[in-house]
Amino acid sequence: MKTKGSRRPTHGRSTAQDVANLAGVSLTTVSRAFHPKLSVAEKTRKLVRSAAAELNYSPNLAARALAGRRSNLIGLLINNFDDPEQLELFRSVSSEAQKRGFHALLLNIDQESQQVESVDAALQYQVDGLLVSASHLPESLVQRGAELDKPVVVVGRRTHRLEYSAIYCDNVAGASAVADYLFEHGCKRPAFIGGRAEATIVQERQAGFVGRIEELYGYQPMARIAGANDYENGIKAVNELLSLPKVPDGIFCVSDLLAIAARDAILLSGISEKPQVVGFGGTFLSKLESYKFPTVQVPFQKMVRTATSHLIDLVEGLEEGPKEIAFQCELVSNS
Amino acid sequence: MKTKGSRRPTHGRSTAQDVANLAGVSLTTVSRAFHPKLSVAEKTRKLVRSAAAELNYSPNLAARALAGRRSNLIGLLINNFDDPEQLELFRSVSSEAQKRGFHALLLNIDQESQQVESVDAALQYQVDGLLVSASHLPESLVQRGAELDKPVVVVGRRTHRLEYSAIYCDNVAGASAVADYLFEHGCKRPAFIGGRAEATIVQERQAGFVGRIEELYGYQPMARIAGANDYENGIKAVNELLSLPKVPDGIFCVSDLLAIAARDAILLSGISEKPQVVGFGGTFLSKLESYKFPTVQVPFQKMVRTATSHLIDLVEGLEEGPKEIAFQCELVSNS
DNA sequence: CTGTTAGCGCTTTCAG
DNA sequence: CTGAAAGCGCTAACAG
Repeated sequence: MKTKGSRRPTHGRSTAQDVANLAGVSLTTVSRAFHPKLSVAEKTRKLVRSAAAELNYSPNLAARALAGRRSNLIGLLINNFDDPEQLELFRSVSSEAQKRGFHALLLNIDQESQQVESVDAALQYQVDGLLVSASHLPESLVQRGAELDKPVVVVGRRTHRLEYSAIYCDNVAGASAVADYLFEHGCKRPAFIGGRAEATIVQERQAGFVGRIEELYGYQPMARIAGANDYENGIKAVNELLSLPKVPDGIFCVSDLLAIAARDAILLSGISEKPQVVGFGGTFLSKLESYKFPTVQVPFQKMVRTATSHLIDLVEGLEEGPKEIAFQCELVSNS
Repeated sequence: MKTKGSRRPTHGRSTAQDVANLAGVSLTTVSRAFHPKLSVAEKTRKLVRSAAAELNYSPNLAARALAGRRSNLIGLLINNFDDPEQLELFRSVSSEAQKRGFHALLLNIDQESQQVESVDAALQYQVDGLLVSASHLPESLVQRGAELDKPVVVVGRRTHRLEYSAIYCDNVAGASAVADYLFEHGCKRPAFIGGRAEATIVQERQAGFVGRIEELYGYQPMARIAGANDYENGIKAVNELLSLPKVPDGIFCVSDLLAIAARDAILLSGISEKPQVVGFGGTFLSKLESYKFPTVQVPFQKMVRTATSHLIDLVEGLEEGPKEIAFQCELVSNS
């Protein structure tokens, strides 16, 4: 039995060649033994596996990515680090991916300037696909999109790029249900609060709400864009609303976080007839005893897991083209 | 001028060799032109850069990781996806890393079973270092620790492993300040609520609080461990506290999230003399108008950025051994 | 400052 | 079912 290349491993880690030598098989066989799908005699596989265990061997994924055509890496493009619901995304993406032998590369595209760089980095790391959770699809991504033959899945909202899959919840229907709710609960002067104007989610929820309000009331609701989906900006936006000549008596907030802000702004204003507040998301914020407001429950975890899983299906060729999946979301009163 | 290896790129992406051919230089020179630290005539660099731009070339990081000894990847080991403050970690780690040309690989170690696998995966991907934000250091990591010659930085709490760096805030001092605060504010029967017993953070904060309470009162405070750092468990734990024969009149909660839960449990109990509640973290939760409780402000972002930056320094050899940095945290009243 | 020559550790045809 | 050989795209000594 030839024992070629028995040089000591450079980095202290043992290589497939070492395993091959110990097991008395070829390098090729070792490689095969580590790929469940390739056919190797069960006996050989065990032999190799135990030799590998003995040497404490584990494959070098950089080498695999270089030689093969897969890295088992997905790029996770994120630009919203303000909303607590995003935590669920990190948890679910990583857990779902790991379950299937993939790992997520965290790509922060908060700043406009990081966007191109981030997509580039992802590609340089040879990611197999991209999962996008960004309030609005960055131009840079769209441009690069064409060059990629890598699958792209957008989670949380629709996309107008046909090449991308989109997994989202029915924002329009959810928002429209809020209009009905307010109408039925005696609201006379409905209003809307959004976070960022560019965010597709905001646009969709606003459209759904405004559309239904018009049908029910015959006119458009007051509306305010906070500029960001955070507490401070929410307070400001609601204050503006409250200082209007006709103070609204029902406010639909595009997120639970803004709803919290709305409630606090109302509290602070000392206004006597407190407007109703409705949120969107169904996060723990909407369930806090001291707030407890109606909200549209989004099946966030299910959405994210589905998106991740779908992306991996695409990568593995288990599924074909891009795809759209819309989840239902329903209004819960939390009372 | 020789034009070797002018085969068309396999994956549609152009390679350094293509760039070399177009620029009329050697492959090595291209490689150099892409490493700021290596010396190349400025003129040559420009030449190469423009050839690269023309071919839309960008380096294959898998190949670089294989050939060189660096991947510019750091493994981010996380097991706490419940506390909103973790969002800041994701934002800061990714942003700080990207600023320095690194990227984070997201490793979920929520489940005991994922821990070994995650550390392995990180090593397989040839990460240059590990950033750990886990409430308690997993056994599996500790075991693997020895095999790594990779730097490990633990963020948020101390570690007893001398090989690891630790960047944290002074939990003991912070918690001790809470004891003083309660004492000075007329609290007669102090109590403590923790999340998970295994969490080092909980242990440190409990120790700091209990120690100082003993000094001030001559006895230990009541204490309850919720089992998890979340709202539901917090409510339960506080309910237990409230049903004790001697109802506490001051509760120190190990996190802002638990403090919120405490406040709501108190509200729900309808108890007349509401105990004071103090949190820890200084997150937006402690600043909400409807809650607004005193808390220990942790410089979370600074901590995380420092940790990331320090890890990269270690990787790049800009700094030497492991290191400990403790940040001060101070009690803020939020009133 | 730049080119030549060897690989890094793995996957992959293609034979056997 | 298994082995031999040829790279994947890049970096790293070593010369020149």
